[in-house]
Amino acid sequence: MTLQKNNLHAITIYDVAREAGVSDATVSRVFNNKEGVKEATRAKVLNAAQKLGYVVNLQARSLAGGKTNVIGLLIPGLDNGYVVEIVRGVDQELARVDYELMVYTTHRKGNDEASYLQYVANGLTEGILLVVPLLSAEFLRALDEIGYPYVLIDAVDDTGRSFSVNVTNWEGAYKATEYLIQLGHRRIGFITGILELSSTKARYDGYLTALKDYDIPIDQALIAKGDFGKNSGYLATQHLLNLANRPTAIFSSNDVMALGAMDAIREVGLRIPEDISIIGFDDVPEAVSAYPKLTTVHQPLEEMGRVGVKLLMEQFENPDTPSKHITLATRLIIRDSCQPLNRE
Amino acid sequence: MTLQKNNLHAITIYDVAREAGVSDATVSRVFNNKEGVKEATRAKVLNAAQKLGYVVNLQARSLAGGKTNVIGLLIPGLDNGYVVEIVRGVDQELARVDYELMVYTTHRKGNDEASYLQYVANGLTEGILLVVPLLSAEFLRALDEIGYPYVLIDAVDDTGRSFSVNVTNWEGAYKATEYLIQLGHRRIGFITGILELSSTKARYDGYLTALKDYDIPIDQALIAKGDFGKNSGYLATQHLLNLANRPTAIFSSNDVMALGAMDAIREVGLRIPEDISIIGFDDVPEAVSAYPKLTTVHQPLEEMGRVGVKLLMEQFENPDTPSKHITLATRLIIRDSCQPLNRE
DNA sequence: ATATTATATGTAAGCGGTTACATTTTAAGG
DNA sequence: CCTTAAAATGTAACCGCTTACATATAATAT
Repeated sequence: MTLQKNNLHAITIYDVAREAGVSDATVSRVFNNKEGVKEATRAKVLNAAQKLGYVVNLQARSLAGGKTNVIGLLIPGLDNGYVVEIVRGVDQELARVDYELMVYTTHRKGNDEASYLQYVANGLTEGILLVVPLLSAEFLRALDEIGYPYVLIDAVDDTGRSFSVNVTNWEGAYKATEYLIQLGHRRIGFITGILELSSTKARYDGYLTALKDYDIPIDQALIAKGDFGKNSGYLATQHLLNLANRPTAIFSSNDVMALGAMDAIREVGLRIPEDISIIGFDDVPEAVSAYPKLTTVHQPLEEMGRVGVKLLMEQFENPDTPSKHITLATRLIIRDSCQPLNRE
Repeated sequence: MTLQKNNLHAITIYDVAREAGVSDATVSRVFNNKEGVKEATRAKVLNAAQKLGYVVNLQARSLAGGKTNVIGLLIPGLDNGYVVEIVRGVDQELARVDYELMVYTTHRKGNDEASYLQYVANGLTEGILLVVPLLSAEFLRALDEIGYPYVLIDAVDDTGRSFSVNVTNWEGAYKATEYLIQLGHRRIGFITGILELSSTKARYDGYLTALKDYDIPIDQALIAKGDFGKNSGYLATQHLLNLANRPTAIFSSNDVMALGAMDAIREVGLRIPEDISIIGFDDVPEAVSAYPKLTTVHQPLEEMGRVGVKLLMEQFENPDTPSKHITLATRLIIRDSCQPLNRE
């Protein structure tokens, strides 16, 4: 392992070219697996490169129009187990295709769309994965216009022109609610997520539909607003618990809020699931560390990440691929936080 | 928000220069805040750039020897709440100094050092944050040699030449053990981490010293091996629980294993903390979601990330800064998983 | 053996910046 | 008003690579 002192990238294709006794263009050809290079030459170059410890300079390659093997990932932040899971999947898949990852967090630059553009425009990344729930249509349109490859993860495009991955939110919520109903619950509290998000709406709708399907009247009092944050789950649950006729089960739009809910429940001396059942959505790692282990709707978060990368790669391979929308199935994971209603 | 169709970066400094009626060099000066540009000219350039929507091309800048405002972060993976916390801190600080983040996970390329070097050598990043516990001395030496800025986060350098951040592992472990002792426990089980790591050793040592200081004989049987993974905590605890004379308290070298331990404990029908107390190390977010909430030794993970970035920036500002080692304090966080020994 | 064609390699012009150095402009001094 | 130094701006080379085009070499046909 050697490098030139104080001169990081001393070995360039020129060095390799000299060492191998060929031109720089040939070296470039070899490293880009272009055809039309004699096998013997290729070997010579490879040897020389190996010997010198040559490593391609991505900047230069990128500038010159080559590919960088870097993709961007725009996320709100790492504050969220949810995002982390997706990133993990992205990383896994990236390892397979040998791409590097540039991470941009939106909370940094604020929500100024122009700054997103900067990411794109700076030319390093070949495409971008968007895990940002609320993305302006205008931004996407700009991306479309310039033909820049991107994939929406767990976010909808109204345009229908985008590549995207998401999950069966509606079905998941329906099943969760149904499960509770089948356990005998009829007063089922619901903690919403951020209502602007379509995934949130779908979950809400799934809940409502399940109730209707089972002829359970919808009680607006049982529906509390949340914002996906732990504290909002806590607060919403306090509210629900204070109801004259409090729910016997609560369906939280995500796990994090469910965790907050559990705190609130225990705080008033109620037991889970004996006194009140609770079910979440997402299946973040914390769901298992919680006690009792949280019953929840599993979102294949990692897989969403993996699929996102795959969709991006498809676009790289063939820029004309028609846009594609992939929906992954959610499934109910029964753990310990729900039990049949015990009617006294 | 506009971009040239199919031509991402159509606006270059040349465009701006033309628009502003100056030379490209002047535009460059303006964007690099170099002095010696008349205020009026600067304004003209800025205006033109604004109007055209100019965004600097990092590749080009990097190639030409300018700064990229990108730093690298080498981590084992995101599988670990621990790493995520650090990354969060990194991200926060990066937002302040307006740098971007390139994430490399080691599990991708395997542990081949040459490939790390590739990251470095590709010239994109100005420096690198290393959150990799086991890094070869040779790699660090190579970095030193070329004068490439780096910071070790939670990893020691034997050389003493590196910038690094870590925490008072020994003291934290000592305090945790002492706390248990003061609660009346004398049979305190210990689950080790990966013994090769110095932080692990320090924690182990802190545990042993505390026992000695309080004249508690060390019982090798109470010391179980772990690897920081949840399952190893589970297994180690099963082992501990099967002892003829089982411990009344367990100190786990990290929270994740403590979570596994809790599972094992509950599985045999024991209650926490009534029957057995458990204390962790790290204070990952899951520690609070656990039930009972896990008493643990807090590591200022986020701050480690922030400090790491700061140390890197110091090096950027002054390449001759002598290396600096920062140790952050751990502190005991008392929650609900420990209680005084009840002697029957 | 020579003309023709395919294959392999070299040459040179960028890509979009930065920066040393040259040149022009402006301000200060006599 | 002219000289001289300082400040502002321009010119051009270079960063390391890709690629279109030119050229040399090898292969095939005649």
